Amino acid sequence: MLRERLRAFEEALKARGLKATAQRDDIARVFFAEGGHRSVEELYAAVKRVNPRVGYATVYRTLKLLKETGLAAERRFDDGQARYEPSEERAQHHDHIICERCGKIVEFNSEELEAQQQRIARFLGFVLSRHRLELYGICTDCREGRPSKRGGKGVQQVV
Amino acid sequence: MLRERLRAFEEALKARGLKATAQRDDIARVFFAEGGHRSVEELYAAVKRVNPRVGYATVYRTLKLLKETGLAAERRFDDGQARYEPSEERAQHHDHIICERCGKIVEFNSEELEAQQQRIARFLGFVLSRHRLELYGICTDCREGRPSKRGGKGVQQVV
DNA sequence: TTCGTTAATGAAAGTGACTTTCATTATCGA
DNA sequence: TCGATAATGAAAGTCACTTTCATTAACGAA
Repeated sequence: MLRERLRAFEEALKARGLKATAQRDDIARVFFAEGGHRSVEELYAAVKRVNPRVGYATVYRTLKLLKETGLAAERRFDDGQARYEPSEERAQHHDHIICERCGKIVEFNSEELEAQQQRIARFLGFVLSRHRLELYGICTDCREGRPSKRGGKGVQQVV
Repeated sequence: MLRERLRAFEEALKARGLKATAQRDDIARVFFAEGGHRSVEELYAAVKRVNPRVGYATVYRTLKLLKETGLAAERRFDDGQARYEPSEERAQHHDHIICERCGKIVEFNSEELEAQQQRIARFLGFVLSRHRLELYGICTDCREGRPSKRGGKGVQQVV
């Protein structure tokens, strides 16, 4: 899985006439291994632990590359910094609900919601190309004073 | 209307022990008169035309104040700068659809969509406090090569 | 293998959108 | 009219990136 993704990245680089470097490999490896919705800062720190010689700008540049090759999806929630998550070719589109207390991020997908958005856009004369939907609230764990584990359960399918 | 809003602002200031100043009045006046979804840059330019002595920081500070007193709503679309729109006490909640070509912003509200989001949040164990929804696409005018007027038709009620 | 061309890297400087600092000015209740 | 306190403008500071530039590394050709 990880190996497969790293190969996809290398191929994408070759296809663009770019070079495979140790830094790019280290960064991509960490990025795919970490998963989740990581900020550049978090990824930079994680990469440093593997290879302390990697520069800050290179992490930014590589993430941009991963995004352009479709291997990473960039998200911008309300905390003012970009977050990245690994995305596969035929990964399922999804939106996010975020706990305002503990920061937990849950992914969900709703066909119903998507259809509704399409209807609205059409009604207003738009051809929809993309959307951004984020729900903010408080999760059960926080409401009940439980220590909440940072979820990684994948995309929740909802009605 | 405008007069009424300016009074509301002055009262909000007084209630917080803040002072009424010419700058705040000028900025609020321009803000309410302009309407729409204006960036700070745009508002700053418009204020300058009325009163060239008003500083940049004061526009930011006053907008923040207007936001805190509930008289302005802050929006952050994908262009990386905050935009503000006047909001009344019992103004209708709404979302936005934005043309990626001409930048036109149309406001809409869908009970159905709101209800659906509530259902999803509840299903995932969240108590919803707010959401952010932006649809991006191309408007009819742009698709047909027509010069598109920057809409200001208010909130479109949709299913 | 060795070159040589061209891309990649790290450190540091630069950006853009704000936000804060600070010396000066204005407000407003007594 | 005062005086305490808040507000202002200019400029410096922040934060999250992005770009520059001198140096280093990759890789296709010889």
